[in-house]
Amino acid sequence: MQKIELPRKAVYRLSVYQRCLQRLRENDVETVSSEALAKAAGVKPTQLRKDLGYVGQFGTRGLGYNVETLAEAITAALGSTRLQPVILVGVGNLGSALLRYSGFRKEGFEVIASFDRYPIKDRVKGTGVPLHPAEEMEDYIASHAVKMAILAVPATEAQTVANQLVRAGVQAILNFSPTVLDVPENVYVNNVDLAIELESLSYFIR
Amino acid sequence: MQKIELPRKAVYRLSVYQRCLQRLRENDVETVSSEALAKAAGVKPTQLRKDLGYVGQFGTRGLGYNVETLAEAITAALGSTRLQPVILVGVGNLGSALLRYSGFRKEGFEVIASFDRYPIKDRVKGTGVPLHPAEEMEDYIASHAVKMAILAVPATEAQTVANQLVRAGVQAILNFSPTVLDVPENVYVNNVDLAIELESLSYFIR
DNA sequence: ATATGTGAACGGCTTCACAGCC
DNA sequence: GGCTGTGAAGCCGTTCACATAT
Repeated sequence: MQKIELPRKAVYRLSVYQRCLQRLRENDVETVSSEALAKAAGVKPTQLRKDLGYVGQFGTRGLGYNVETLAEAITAALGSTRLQPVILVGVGNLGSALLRYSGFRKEGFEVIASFDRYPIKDRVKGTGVPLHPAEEMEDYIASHAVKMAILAVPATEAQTVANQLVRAGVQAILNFSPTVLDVPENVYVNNVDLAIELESLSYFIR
Repeated sequence: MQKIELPRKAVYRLSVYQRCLQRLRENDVETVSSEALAKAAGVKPTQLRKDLGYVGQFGTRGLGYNVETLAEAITAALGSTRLQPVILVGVGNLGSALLRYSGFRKEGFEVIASFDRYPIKDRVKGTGVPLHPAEEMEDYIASHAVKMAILAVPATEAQTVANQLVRAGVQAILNFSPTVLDVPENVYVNNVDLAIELESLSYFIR
């Protein structure tokens, strides 16, 4: 059931290809070459073909790829885990913005609930996402079989909350807290550290 | 003046070390071993030492590193570019949340202005950051010698705005728009694609 | 004894070159 | 002729092993 054969980076890029294909589809494009798609995705054509190679063969030589077919193939490869329910923990400034961010839904994710130690209903106003006190989190995760969580709590709380998430059964965490989380190795974490992104960029300006 | 010798990833990690050291300093820790610091930063001790090796020698064998000295050394290596002024373009949900996000300031960055095609003053209320109409952006960048920008506009606008930024003199862009930006190679871009982060994570849950 | 600094080995990802197919 | 598919080569970053310093 698990398919760890894909390198982490390839998985990431396949997601990007997926989105590019979506746009092509909206524009009723039927066929695309590795060169065109690669350019849209910001990678080299060979890279793209290698990545697709991990997953199977979908192209027609001399012609290119059928947009529809390829999109389906990638979806199949990445798993239809896309419709996973997600919870968000930490409804501060960032957290509440993330709730309003339409990108998640657009990519097939639904944030089904949010949690905060001090639940301020105003923060979720207009999002349609229910907000619960933190104490209810673990039960909720267990009873709703939630496997993914977005973590946007202060750095000082992050590890504690992560432990709760893991204990309750969460297997993947998108972590916005500026801390390195210590989790079991069967739990996957993607870190998005806004300040560090900016800081590391600043090095390159002359 | 430019120092491209450091691999991009090393720069990123050095920023992380920097922050860990800051915390140690706050707790009046004077000395730290590569093992301890590495653990805090979520890397292997050898990795840490390699990274520091890019920059110089600061440790005392058999003892470890002096927290104060090391912090200064890293700051020097990364450049005191940290106090760079930054502008934010696109004050939607995400953009306005980023303005409120304290993490940037904490790491030494100041967002000195924001821009939006339809400037709604409410969006920046309480942030102390001025909001200007998009037309004024290029002049502002040039006259204030802005080198860094945070881009949080819709995907459809991203490339256009990026072109304007580059033309006006911006050299580094932190891009939150779900698009691959096409920029000259002397312009550095860090992409933060929230939906893709989540999607690529979802692959790993069983 | 303990912990750093670093050349060498390793591994994985990217790119190349070209064979294969339409 | 054009474009995909893929083994081989190349490259970069990580890890190892150990020499070196206190």
